[in-house]
Amino acid sequence: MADVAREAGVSVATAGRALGDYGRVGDDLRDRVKAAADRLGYSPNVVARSMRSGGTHSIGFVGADISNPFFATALRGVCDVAREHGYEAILTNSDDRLDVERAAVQVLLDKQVEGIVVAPTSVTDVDHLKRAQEVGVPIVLLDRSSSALDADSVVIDNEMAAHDAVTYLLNLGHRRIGMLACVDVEESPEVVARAGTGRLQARGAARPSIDRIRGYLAAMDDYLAPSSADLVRCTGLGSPAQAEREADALLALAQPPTAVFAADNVATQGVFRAARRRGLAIPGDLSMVGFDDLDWTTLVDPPLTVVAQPPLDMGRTAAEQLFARIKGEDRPGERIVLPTELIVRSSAAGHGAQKRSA
Amino acid sequence: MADVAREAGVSVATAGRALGDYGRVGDDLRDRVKAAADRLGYSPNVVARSMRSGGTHSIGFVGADISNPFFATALRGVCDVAREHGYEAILTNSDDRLDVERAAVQVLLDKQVEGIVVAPTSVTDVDHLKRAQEVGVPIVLLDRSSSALDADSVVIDNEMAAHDAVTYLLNLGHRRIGMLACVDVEESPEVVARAGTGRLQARGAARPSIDRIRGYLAAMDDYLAPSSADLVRCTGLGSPAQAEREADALLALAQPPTAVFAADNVATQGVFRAARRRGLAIPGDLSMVGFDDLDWTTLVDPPLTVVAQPPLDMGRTAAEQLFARIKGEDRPGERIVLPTELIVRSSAAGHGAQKRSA
DNA sequence: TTGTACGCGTTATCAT
DNA sequence: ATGATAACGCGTACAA
Repeated sequence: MADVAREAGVSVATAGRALGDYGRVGDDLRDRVKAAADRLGYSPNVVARSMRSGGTHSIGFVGADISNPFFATALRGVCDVAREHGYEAILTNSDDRLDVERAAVQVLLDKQVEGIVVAPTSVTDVDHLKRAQEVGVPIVLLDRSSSALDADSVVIDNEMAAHDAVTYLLNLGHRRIGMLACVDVEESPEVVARAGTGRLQARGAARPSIDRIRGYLAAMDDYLAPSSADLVRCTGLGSPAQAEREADALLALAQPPTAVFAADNVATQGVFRAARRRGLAIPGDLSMVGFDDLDWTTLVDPPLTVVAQPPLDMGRTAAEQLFARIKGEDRPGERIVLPTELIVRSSAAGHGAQKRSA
Repeated sequence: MADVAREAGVSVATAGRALGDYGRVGDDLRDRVKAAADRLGYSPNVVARSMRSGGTHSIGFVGADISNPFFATALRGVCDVAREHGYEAILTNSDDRLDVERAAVQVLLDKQVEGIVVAPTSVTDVDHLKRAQEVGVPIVLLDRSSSALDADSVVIDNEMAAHDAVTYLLNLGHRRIGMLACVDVEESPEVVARAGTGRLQARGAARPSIDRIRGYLAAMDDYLAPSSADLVRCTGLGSPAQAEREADALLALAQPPTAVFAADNVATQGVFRAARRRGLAIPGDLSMVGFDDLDWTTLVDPPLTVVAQPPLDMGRTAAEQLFARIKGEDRPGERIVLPTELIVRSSAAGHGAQKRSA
């Protein structure tokens, strides 16, 4: 850069201003400097610039697993928005493990990212995220929101989405409806009877899967459909094989469900596979509603009725919120709820003749 | 850091040595410094360190589209290996556009990544990659290799994979076999008759799709099966709808193929959809072999016979090669070809009674 | 082994 | 509007 200044016959300060687009520079000199820079094939040292100015033009993304289509698509949205702002994204996988997430956030802070989009493992244990905010790095939560953290979050209404899906099955006449969800093995939710009413409730830290269970239970209650803890099963994350086993156990019940709500895309796969292996016709022998509008749900026979969420938009929106903060906007954390849609296809059919409650 | 030094009662140099694990420091002092750092909640400024040492502990990844399962999975492998080495990955999408890729590489260089894994758009136009090498940033090619660039590459044997798949169909008795591939619209390959022999050949820059077409043509030649340009169709990248239309056109031929080889995962989807929409039973009316062992290929009816490539391993291997270079290993570029596997399931059946050539 | 002092390439501050 | 110079936070000769 000193070379450029010399070549252009100006001071390094002026050269810096001309190339960095800051301060005031005369138009004639600016051109001369830029020409000199071109001639010398000079490009600025971004690291030095970052050190001096504090801005790295990088943001962080931390998700459970990029190879999961939900995260992959959300990340795409984040990257697109980042690029529009002249930023790049640094990627980290947490595998849904809190310690890994903590370390990842620390690394991102060390690299001085200007903001982080995170799909948090825990919604209660958020000290590491708070620390980030304290050092001036804004956080946007994706897929989950936390009352323990004053940050923007971009989510769907999990409870309502599940409620709608299950209500759809109830309206079809189903009363014995199962549910399968994938959750962190460490903190599998309990489904227990509430004292007094005897109605079921789900206990556990707020997470999409828990909220979806709540939506399921609420819908069942609405219709006075008898539910039992047997009917809602959970399985570990990211293990399709285990999901299939758990789905199979559900279908093997003495009184098997006539319909199942699968609360995420791997559960959906598990239920579909288990039904097929048991020779159960869908929707003849078993109705089902799945989660996530992935390509394959319309490739199989029958095409699946699913709850669709908008992962690309969720990623984009999260990034947009983040950049608003990065640009200095300061307001209380906002919870942005993006719409879901129940896409009715052919995997659920009517059951019985308007069968009434128990 | 000056604070830490003061707190520990040592010089900044000693504090730096103790925290940075370089130089010689007395064990007692080292502990005292680390304690002081902990007490003050000090963490080193990575940016300043990068500026001084030149190492950013970052690598770049550039792929066409992260939301594509192939890239998403490969990226996962890259990230895993990177973390094992204490590095993070900066992500960029090229959308298979050369100009975007060029800009992305430039940004990565500006950010001083220590290496780049790239699934290049073009295999001939590689000046930007060469420039990276010249400034000391090693490049590893993923999914494609280039004779114009002396770099490691991690690929599969596209020609052989296609050859095997098509041979499998030929052995089943098929002779009229179609092929569908997704390629960059800008440089769609030509399938033309070679002067003299009249046999078909594919013309165009080396890319996986072209090599797969070559494999297809070679296999057809082996069996003296009559091929024609009509039978091999190409469609734009990343457009499932267009892939389906093109597949439909293939099946609508006056003399339709009895079997189709789909050369990538979106083509596979296209062929499957087109067959279903035309009411063609698989494999009864149409046999097919697809590409990429995605979950859904075993969810559909019938489960699909496919050519499987190992995207996770490809990503891991690419990153490992990259780190070997980063650590200083210097040798000519190596072309690593990972094995593919023809996974036989139920989408292809025998045709005719050992029907002979034309 | 420990301390001093300089340099990395910018941007920010101040004076002109 | 331009120029001289300090400062960012760390690594590393060199001296002690």
